[in-house]
Amino acid sequence: MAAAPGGSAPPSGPGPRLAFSTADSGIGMSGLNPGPAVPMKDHDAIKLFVGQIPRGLDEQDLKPLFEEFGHIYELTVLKDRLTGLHKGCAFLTYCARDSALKAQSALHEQKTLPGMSRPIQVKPAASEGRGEDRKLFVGMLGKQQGEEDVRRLFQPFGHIEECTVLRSPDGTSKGCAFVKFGSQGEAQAAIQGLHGSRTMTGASSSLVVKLADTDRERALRRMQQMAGQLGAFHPAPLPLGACGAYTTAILQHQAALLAAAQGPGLGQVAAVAAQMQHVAAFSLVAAPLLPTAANASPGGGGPGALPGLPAPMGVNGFGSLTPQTNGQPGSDSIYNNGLSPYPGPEGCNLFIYHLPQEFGDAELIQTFLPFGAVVSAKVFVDRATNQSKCFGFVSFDNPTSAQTAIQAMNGFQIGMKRLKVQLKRPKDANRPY
DNA sequence: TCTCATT
Repeated sequence: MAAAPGGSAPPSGPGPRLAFSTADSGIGMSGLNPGPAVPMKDHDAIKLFVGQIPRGLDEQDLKPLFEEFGHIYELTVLKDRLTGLHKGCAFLTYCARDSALKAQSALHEQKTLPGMSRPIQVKPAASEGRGEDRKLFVGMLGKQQGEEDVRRLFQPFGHIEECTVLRSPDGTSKGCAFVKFGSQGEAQAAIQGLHGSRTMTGASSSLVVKLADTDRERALRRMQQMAGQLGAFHPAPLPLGACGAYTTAILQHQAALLAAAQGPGLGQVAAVAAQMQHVAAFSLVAAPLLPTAANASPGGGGPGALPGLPAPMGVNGFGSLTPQTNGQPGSDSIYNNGLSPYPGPEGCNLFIYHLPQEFGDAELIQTFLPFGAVVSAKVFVDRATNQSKCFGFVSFDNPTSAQTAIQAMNGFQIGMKRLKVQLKRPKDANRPY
């Protein structure tokens, strides 16, 4: 750790920072009223990601645990957009940066919340400055090697921030691990030094050391798995297309019932269903439960809403969820979702046919986001009825993403239908057939 | 042989 040569000033933070700037706030500045009604956070505060939270715990339950380290500016449990289901993780911002650091070192991997099989995760959120280029995937480990063995192996290459051996629920190693270094250089050095360098006892081939998948790659892989599994299965018995908005729960329930009733052959479906939260898309929203535009009462909270459940969010096309476009004189025949209505460059635009009836812009975006930057997504809607025409388009900012999306999603089976995903033809393309 | 989730 050399002192910075050349005597250059620090790039930011010129000297000690004043705790407050009351410049033009109009708030009393005499210090007589030190307890602000609205909590303020330091400008260098860190947003933390908190993982391995029991699904039963909400913000109020979690607050005491975290308050121990400082004043909380914001704490949000992540919930599924469509179903409102607890995702088992949260974002946490303290007013002070220091509190976040303290919480991280005191809690991260240090304790396990009730009912969880793995320790709590407390670390800067992905949005706080990336760093996936420092994380390595290590394959072809021996089954008997634990975290300590892996650490010993990688220690010579730098500071190890995280080291996790992947295990089955029963605790046996899956023969692979993640190792996160303090810097990209260290990670690269470890790849150079270790990949293929030896064969661990009990492994079938030489050690694998490479950069771990990015989140995007992971999402893509899952999507492909899902497509493959759903495509291979003909779900005649599933009343797809006629269930409720609370997809995940319902789908899981049905899949579980089916699996139980019909034996192990359908077990996969349950696994697939369990992964479908982020593609809630295929959300099989209940036609009968949703009002048609004609009889919807705007602002009424949704006549079709299920009693006792929160109103579904992001379900578009019906009821009051896209009120600003419903029947507005100026509205187009497609939803105004804030994205550019104009297609991207040639080769970047996809047409998607055979969408579920209740599938809207939001679901479309969500479904195709894993393949790249979506610059535009529209479901076409019948002006008169406000009903989806069951086709739409998605535009990416580059042709590769578009091709990837076609590969992964064309033929994706939903209910009795399969999605048709193809490049938008330059002209003459608006015909479903 | 890619966790476990990232508004």
